[in-house]
Amino acid sequence: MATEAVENYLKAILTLSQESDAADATITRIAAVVGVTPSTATTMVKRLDRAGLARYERYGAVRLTAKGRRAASDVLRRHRIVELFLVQIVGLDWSEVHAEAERLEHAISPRLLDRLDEMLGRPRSDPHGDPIPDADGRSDHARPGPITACAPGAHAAVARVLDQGAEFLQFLARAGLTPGTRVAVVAIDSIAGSITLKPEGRTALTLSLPVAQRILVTPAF
Amino acid sequence: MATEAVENYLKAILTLSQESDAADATITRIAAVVGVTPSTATTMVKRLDRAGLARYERYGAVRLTAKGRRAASDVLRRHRIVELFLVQIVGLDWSEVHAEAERLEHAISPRLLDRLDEMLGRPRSDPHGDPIPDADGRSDHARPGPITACAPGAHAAVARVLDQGAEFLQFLARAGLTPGTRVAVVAIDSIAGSITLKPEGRTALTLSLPVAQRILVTPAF
DNA sequence: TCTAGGAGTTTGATGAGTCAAACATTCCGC
DNA sequence: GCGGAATGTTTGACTCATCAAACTCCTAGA
Ligand SMILES: [Mn+2]
Ligand SMILES: [Mn+2]
Ligand SMILES: [Mn+2]
Ligand SMILES: [Mn+2]
Repeated sequence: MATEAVENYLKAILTLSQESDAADATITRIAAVVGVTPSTATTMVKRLDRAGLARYERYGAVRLTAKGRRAASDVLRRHRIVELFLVQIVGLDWSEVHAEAERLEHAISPRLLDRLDEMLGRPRSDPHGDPIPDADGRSDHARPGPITACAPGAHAAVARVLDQGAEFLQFLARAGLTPGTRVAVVAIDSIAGSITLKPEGRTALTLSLPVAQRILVTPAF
Repeated sequence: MATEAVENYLKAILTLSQESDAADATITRIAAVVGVTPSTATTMVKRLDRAGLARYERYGAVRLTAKGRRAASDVLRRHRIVELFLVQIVGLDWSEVHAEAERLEHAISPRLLDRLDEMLGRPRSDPHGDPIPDADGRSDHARPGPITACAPGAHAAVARVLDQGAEFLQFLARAGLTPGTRVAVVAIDSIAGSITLKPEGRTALTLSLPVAQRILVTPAF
């Protein structure tokens, strides 16, 4: 089994390379996600290479091997199932489960994971709308787009939120912008850099475009 | 926060010194419980001393300080609440939760722990009958005794099982010897070194005395 | 094309955690 | 009370994970 640190790096590399839009998994970015200095990340990435989990060449982007991708996928699966379990069964708030899952993801056995998965009815996404890779490491490919790409007047359903920050999540919940909610795009003001949204059954609110970009939606009718 | 290793040592020292009957927490015993060599345990116990968590003198028994006892108590509380949660809510078998809790006990936040404790109704003992220290670190003092100390013909209730081994626990469950069950002591043969028990509603069975000693009971009527 | 500053690397250090092997002490059984 | 077995300690070595500081490389803009 990989150490806790190795699992965290793998997860960081996977999310950087496949979740962020075309952003390479560079040393500095990996370091930022994991929360270490770039020199530390360089050292660790070399270890991942030696272990056959990643490919690394000096000054180049880091890529996972099939083995590394598989291992990273497993960590992501554990993380997200744990998050959903904590919200659904234990009753924690969606703003606090990320930090909790960050540690628990390393301590869950396959047996326990499967039990949680079963209790939750084999879910496909976590409380933030992040897709849960299946037990074979395959992940959903349907990618929702940022609400800022919607035309004014359009309706959409919140699919996913790309920011795990507790305050942001609490703000969204108060505004009614949680995954599954229908929302109308009232107006987009590119000069002011703002977007006005009206979640179904709630009062309208205005967000800055960079912030709103972290809210992904699927078109609705 | 203490590291995972430190927490494991603290827990080992606490259980050795207060759970086992008058058995000192010696280096070799600590090493055996934690699963390391005695030389490693020596090194670590010195660190615990430096950190103010234990008192250590060469060739002497290791004792926890108040601070160390408190920290160890917290680990034990987490361990046992997690075990009960896994049996009661998640539905795992009492023979598999110990290994699981051994890792999870280091990854549970105070917030999550309290939530689990609340879901379980503030329990006082875990699936094996081990007492759960309260949030202030205090632990039950009522100590049940080994069933081997009962007089032949006596009735008792299983209170606690001192062996976390999966096979032993599965055996006990099949025999009907789980905490809370009433059991009659049919006979004790000190020559053969065996004891015959009849759990309520089950068929009688014979155990060796050393094995039976790990089953603690409270007298019943 | 040159170059400044950002990105990445190397080096040297540290602490945690571990082991094996050699050594020291303690404690029992005779 | 002695000597060997059990127990505990020290030493030297190793991996993992991390940082700061000094260095190197790369590239985008002047
Ligand atoms: Mn993590
Ligand atoms: Mn999530
Ligand atoms: Mn543990
Ligand atoms: Mn237990």
